[in-house]
Amino acid sequence: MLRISRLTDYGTVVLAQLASSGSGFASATEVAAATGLGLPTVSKLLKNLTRSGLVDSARGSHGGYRLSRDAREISAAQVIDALEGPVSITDCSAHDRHCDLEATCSVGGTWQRINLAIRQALDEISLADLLRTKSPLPRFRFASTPISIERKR
Amino acid sequence: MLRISRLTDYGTVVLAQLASSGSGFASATEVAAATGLGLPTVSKLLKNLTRSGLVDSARGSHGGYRLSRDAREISAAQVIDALEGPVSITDCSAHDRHCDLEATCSVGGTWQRINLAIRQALDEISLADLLRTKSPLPRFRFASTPISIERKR
DNA sequence: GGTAAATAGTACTAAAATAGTCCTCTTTCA
DNA sequence: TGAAAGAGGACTATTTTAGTACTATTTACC
Repeated sequence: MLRISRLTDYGTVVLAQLASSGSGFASATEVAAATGLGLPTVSKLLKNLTRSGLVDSARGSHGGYRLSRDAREISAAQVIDALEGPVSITDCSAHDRHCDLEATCSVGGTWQRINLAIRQALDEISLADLLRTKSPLPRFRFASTPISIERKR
Repeated sequence: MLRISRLTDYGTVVLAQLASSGSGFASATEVAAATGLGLPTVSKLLKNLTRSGLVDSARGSHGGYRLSRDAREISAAQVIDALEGPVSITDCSAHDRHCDLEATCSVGGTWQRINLAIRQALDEISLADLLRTKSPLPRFRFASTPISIERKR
């Protein structure tokens, strides 16, 4: 549940690779080799990320891709938005869609708020954070209970 | 992205209905009528919820379903777990599964931590909270912002 | 004891989302 | 002008999700 798609996950791997490969342009082929992902997949991801503005591209023989801004300026939420479209935890909270149950539905509003909260939390996590497995992450907090993201390993 | 399935969403609607219909048993037919959902769907949901222990059932001619415990004791995370299985935001963080990229993957650990944090946050939200659409809800806030919980009803 | 009203369990089908691949076009550099 | 690279789109297979149907079992009540 509450899963991001595999492609989005791969997307973060690709972005992480770009982040760690300096400020020059890296070709899709290079990124694929470095990450172990298939070239067609990497290529597709980079195209989408470019279109979303997270990545800059250069065509031509020495072209390639690089982050459009510092890794600290790219949030997890932005990555997800770029690769999966706008966030919404339930179907009926997406777009302006009205569901048939609106009149009797007692829980929709709350899901929307939960959604917003998760989204905001993901906005606080940068690509740089995703890379730093060891450093402390921002904490989520619900109600009065602080929730810390536990270190693993 | 980060979506719960429509059935899970419906599941909360069904549970909310049970919560608001007192302590007696309500039949699937009654719940379907009250929520506007289809009977086969409601029936399937209630069966799953019973199997997961969130709902108690009674067979026979005056049978039906009711919450197995107070609505405040049922969390959103439990509902999601019951209807969609264990939470994991990425594929590779599910079960003990090892993905091919493990060696080169730089972001997996962090996703797992994010996942855990979201899960814990959802654990703090009760079915009773889901129902309180109009009154101020516990706010899902981030980091340092103060929180107010207002209970109504 | 029979009958009606319920749930339990399982299996199946249809539809939708996802993943992955391939092909052709355009741009740029040497 | 040729090679290397991205851009864009189309297509297919797979998997997940949703919804439905059918049969068996249990219980209350007459």
